[in-house]
Order: sequence, then structure tokens, then C-alpha cells
Amino acid sequence: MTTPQRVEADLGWALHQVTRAHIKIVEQVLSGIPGGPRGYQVLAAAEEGTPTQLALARKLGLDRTVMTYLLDELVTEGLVERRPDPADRRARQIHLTVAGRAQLCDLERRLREVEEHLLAPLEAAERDQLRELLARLATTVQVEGNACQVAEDIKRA
Amino acid sequence: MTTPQRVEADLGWALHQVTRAHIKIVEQVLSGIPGGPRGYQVLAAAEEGTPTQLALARKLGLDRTVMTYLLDELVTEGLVERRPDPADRRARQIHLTVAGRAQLCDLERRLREVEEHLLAPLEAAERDQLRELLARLATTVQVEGNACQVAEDIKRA
DNA sequence: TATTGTTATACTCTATAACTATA
DNA sequence: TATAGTTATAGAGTATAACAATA
Repeated sequence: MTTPQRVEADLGWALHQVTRAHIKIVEQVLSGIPGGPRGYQVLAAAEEGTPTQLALARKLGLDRTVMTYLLDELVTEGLVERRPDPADRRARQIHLTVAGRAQLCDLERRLREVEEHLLAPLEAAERDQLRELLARLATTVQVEGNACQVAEDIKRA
Repeated sequence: MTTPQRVEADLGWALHQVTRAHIKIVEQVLSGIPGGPRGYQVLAAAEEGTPTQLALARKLGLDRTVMTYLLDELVTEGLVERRPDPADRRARQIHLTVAGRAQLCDLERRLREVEEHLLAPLEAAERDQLRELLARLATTVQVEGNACQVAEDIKRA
């Protein structure tokens, strides 16, 4: 399975190969975070506001029970805190800790490096072209769910 | 999560969105095949030669026990046959049946349509550009494993 | 009565190990 | 002794259902 002569092989094959390579290196960067890529996404979402657990679960396309387990680990690692929601005593707001914010900042820097590494084989102009074309396609195809979920789907396929 | 302002959001987000969309529609096309995308890949590989089960498992990056289950289903559906390998009585060669060959032909046609549908938002010249850039990147990044496996990885991420 | 979060249970998928038959 | 294929068992990950607290 070097260079495909077949069918699906075309766009699908290339798309999956590149995505797979991206996932592999991203997983390495995020291997130290509880929940891996998911944990990172929780941190990123928590930085943007103070979402409740349910809001977080919906945003990331996860079951709320999975979110409970995931947050248990992130809390244990001291990256986030659960605080009572003053407006609704049933809900918990998720806040980044100082350590969580520092961790997130570091991860974001390393993820940018990963992208640059992945695109390195292309010329600068080509990298921009690819980014632009993919971004345009991505906004038009818009599938329900999230990018993280893609990893699940790809594996199942 | 409409248009991302964040980080990973850039290339990774677009790449995963497009891949996810591709997986979704491919899964619909292959939903009737035992094993889904995997079953299709077995059919495609069986058409190219007469691989043994083990060769097939290695090519698709699957455990040989999984291959047994997968082939059981494909045989039940009448798409492939197990035949004794004349050169090694331990091994079984996997052959496409007439129905399997017809099924494969139909699937390939529909998968080509899926690709065209996915790229429809782009101009003809842009589609060619994207295909070319992705193909070039795919051949350079070359991760061990197969494209089908990507679906597994994406989900896990 | 409905909803947030938690916990316990069940299910799916995959890997691991053990077994048969060949080599 | 090693390998191809099968089968049984155990494990990780997820979803389902039941529960407590609150709305």
C-alpha cells in the first residue's frame, strides 16, 4: 500500500493519510493530558468562558457521563476546578486553574509547531493554498459534532 | 463552534471537519456491507489477487482474529469465498464471488460520486489543486497503518 | 415534571491467549 | 518449533438507566 491505483484511494486515501499523520503527532503532544485530545479541548473551551459540564459536553459532542469521568481526571491533575453555578445550584461551572492555563498555553504553542511540521513538505504558497481550500470546504460541509469526534469515526470506518 | 478563532482550530480543525464529512457519507454508502468500510476494503483487496486471510489482515492493519469475524460475515452475505490454498493447507485464499464483484463495482461507482459531492463547493481548478496538494502531502507523511485505520484514530482523539 | 450531575450496569469492540491443523 | 486460522476470554471505551439534588 504505497501509492494507490484504486478508486477510493484518490481523495479519500490522501485525506485519511494526512489526517492520520496529524492525529498521530497531536496525540504525542497531548499524551500527558488526561483524556488526550479531549482533555485539551475541554481546557480550550474552559478558557473561552465558564461553561457548565452539560454545555461542555454538548459543545464537544460527548455524552454527559463521559464528561463527568473526563473532568474527574482533569480536576485530579489540578488543571480545572468545579465551582457551583450561582444562577443554578444543580450546575457546576468549569474554571481553569493557574496550572491549567499555563498547560493550555504550552500545548497551543506545541500544536502550532505540529501543524508547521506536517505542512513542511509543501512550499509556503502551497501551504497557504491548502489551508485556504480546506478551510473553505470545512465551513461548507459542516457536519454536526466536532473535530475530535472525527478520530472516533475514522477508527470505526 | 461555527468558525473557529482558536489555535488547533486552524489546519487541524479544517482537516478533521472535511475528513469527518467524508467518513460520514462514505459510511452511508457502505452501511449495507458487513464491516462497513473494512468490508469494502477486503472486497477491493480480494479483487486485486487471491490473498490469504493473514496477508489481508496485514494489508489492512487488522488483527487476524478480527479478520476471521469479518470474513465470516462477508461469506454469509455471499460476497467472498474461502478456498484452500493449494500451496499451503493451513492457509485459505479469499476469492470474490460473482455477487461480490458486482457489489464492489457498484460501491466504487458510488464512492466516486461521494468524492465529487464533497468537493462540489470548490471550482474545478481548485478541486484539482486540493487533490494534488493532499496527494503530495500524503505520500510524504506516510504513516504506518492504513487509511481505514484513520477512522479509528480520529474517534479516539 | 424536567434538568444537572453522578453512579452502576450493560454493551461493543478489540486485543490476548489457548487450541487445532498443518509446515 | 513455528505458522494459519479459529475460538474463548478479558479488557477498554462507550452508552443506558437509575438515582439525588434542584429547578
